[in-house]
Amino acid sequence: MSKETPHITAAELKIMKVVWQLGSCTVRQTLDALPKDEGSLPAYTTIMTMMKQLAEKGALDVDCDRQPFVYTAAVRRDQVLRQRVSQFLQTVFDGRAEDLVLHLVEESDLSAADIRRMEAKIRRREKNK
Amino acid sequence: MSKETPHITAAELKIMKVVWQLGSCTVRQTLDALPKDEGSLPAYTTIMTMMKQLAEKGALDVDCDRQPFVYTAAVRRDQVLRQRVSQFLQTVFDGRAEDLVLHLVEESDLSAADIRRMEAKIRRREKNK
DNA sequence: GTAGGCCTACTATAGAATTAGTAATACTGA
DNA sequence: TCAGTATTACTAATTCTATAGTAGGCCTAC
Repeated sequence: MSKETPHITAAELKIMKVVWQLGSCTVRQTLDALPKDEGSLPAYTTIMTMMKQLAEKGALDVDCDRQPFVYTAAVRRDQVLRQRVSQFLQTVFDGRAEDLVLHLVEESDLSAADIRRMEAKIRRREKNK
Repeated sequence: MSKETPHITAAELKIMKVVWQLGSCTVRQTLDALPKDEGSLPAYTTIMTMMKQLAEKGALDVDCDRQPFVYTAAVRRDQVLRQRVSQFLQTVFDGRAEDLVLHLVEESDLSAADIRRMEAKIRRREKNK
């Protein structure tokens, strides 16, 4: 029975990204490392609340013996990404990954050259198997 | 000044999909056409509320002269998809479409063959330009 | 040892999203 | 015309999300 990946919201994901990057960190460190787009950063207590919630739902581990508390990721990055991608794929493209990629190409998020480059990368990886 | 695509939530998107597919429809028709995953369908009045909200925010047009009201899409499918994809891309992959595709391949949502097939499709399309 | 500052726990709030009940109205068939 | 059904408008409850204030504890520098 594999443990379920808890549901991570968009705001929570921002925090998880920092934790994954830093390995382990305090609330203060997380706040400092948070990318400040549009200038507006959340308050210290906001981050704290969210990190506590993430810990409650099992996405973060907390070491309460240290002061201040030290948080580490309890779920792997690729697991969370997979969950979010597959959910998105389901709601928007009815699960068809090809449709998503075609959309990316059509909307010029990806060029034909990008695709070619990726294909090469994949072939290389398969060879190494 | 192009009109902004209104923000469409996940539940609303399910409805929009039906409307795009049927072209124009009543609440009853929408409910009937809604895919019933996990057996639980929302109530008639729930659909009605959401379609009214979609009309209010400009995603649907309503013909109130007919009884029952007939709804048609007021925003294009690809516009809405683009908005949702780009938002998703931003929050999960920091806007990097390549990372998303690589993820899809790594998680076996896409095979190398899929990529090749897509590349061919793109090349064909480019030739037709 | 105490004043100031950092940190945590607890609590609150505002807004969005989802769902649906109820009352009133319109339509249809007998 | 009248009963029954379908539809709409209005309203509401609930849950989730995001944000943050406040009180109190503990450490540190003087």
